[in-house]
Amino acid sequence: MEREISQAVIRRMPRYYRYLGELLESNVERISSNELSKLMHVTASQIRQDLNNFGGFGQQGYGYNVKFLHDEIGKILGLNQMHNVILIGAGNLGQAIANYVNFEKLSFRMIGLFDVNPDKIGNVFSGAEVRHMDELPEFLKDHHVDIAALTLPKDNAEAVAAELVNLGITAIWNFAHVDLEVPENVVVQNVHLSDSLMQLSYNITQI
Amino acid sequence: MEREISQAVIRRMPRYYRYLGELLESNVERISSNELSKLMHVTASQIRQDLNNFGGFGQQGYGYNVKFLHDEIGKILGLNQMHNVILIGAGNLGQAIANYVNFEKLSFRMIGLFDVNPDKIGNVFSGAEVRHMDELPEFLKDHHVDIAALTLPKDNAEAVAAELVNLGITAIWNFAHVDLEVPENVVVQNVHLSDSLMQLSYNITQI
DNA sequence: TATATTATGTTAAATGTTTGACAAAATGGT
DNA sequence: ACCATTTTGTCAAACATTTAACATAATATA
Repeated sequence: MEREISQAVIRRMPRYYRYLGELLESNVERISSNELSKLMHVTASQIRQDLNNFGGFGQQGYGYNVKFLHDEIGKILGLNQMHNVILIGAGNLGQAIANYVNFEKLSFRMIGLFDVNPDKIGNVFSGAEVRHMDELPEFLKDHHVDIAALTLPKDNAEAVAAELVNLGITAIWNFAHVDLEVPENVVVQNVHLSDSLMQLSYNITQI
Repeated sequence: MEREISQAVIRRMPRYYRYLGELLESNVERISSNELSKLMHVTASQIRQDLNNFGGFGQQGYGYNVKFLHDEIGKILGLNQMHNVILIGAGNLGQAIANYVNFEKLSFRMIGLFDVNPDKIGNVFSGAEVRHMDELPEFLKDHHVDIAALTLPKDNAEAVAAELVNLGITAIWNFAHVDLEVPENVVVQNVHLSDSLMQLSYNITQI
């Protein structure tokens, strides 16, 4: 019986991955949950509990091998394979995200940018030419796309998402300020910047 | 004795605010927790529980008045007052966020953009001229700043954050891919895009 | 005006998450 | 080779969050 791992745990994995990456760059060979806990300001117990969801990566009396653990978490997060990303919406945010995705070394690659605004079509950002949305079906015949990032105004987001799903896209990185209604085989990861800003605003007033 | 409200609740408030805003625009006058729960795909119990953290906004047999509740949540989130925002880092992402902040109607206003890159200084984005970081102390004498957004590479983020804190900034919206170490009177809200993308990547592999 | 219905606020139960404790295993020093 | 130390993996307790249940109060209907 497969036990599903909670999103609370998953949310923490990228952070472990980041710290381990930094340790790796500093040529640290091994680390104990206790040392790591001090570095990350979390409890050692949580680290061990989290990692154990995926199996025993450490060794008693030794701790964790940094490179090994880094690799394993990378695999867990699917970073051992390339993800082709397209972007819908070539505005300010789209350009920034295009840049960002390509900059992230290794496992994500921006391979296409789409928009409906004639002024944008043909421009080149981060090495990709902006194409018209109408070209998307044809594009998808020739290219395997793992993730579509939605960086467009919220008014069009729901319709575009529906279209993407129709065309077989199963993972959406959503920057539009709406909650997309998609079939359950489609994964949506929201980045709601307003929500984040409002949470900050709330916390300001609490000090 | 003030009971602190959990961040789990706070994270949901902006979403309520958004849905209520949409209802308001659709001229819906009242709504029950049950109707709202269907709209938002959460339990009615959670909605009532969440709202009750801040006081009784509804009425038995009637439900909640949309406009009133929207306003109250706005106040809770601090949206009834203007927040002046500056941005550190006028790259791609900085420009996008500058645009974004100004676009958010009402309570946030981008009043200054800073960078160290000579090529960027003097450019105008979203109505604000990019100034050199050296001008920041002087700028802060003349302007009240509520929030500093960090849209710069991670290597400089920690140092810049320290400088901001020194200059009296107490709220940071952090887009850099590091965890900032700040005094406890300073609020940091992280937007770690890589983490979000990795979480998506994980969830893709789980389907 | 009386009664059935609706729907909140709140209590308690159920569920989920985090932390503490410790046996067992490996390491490292002598 | 032995023993003290380190440190994991895991169990159980503590804590937090979510959901269900329901008494109470207001509304709506007849």
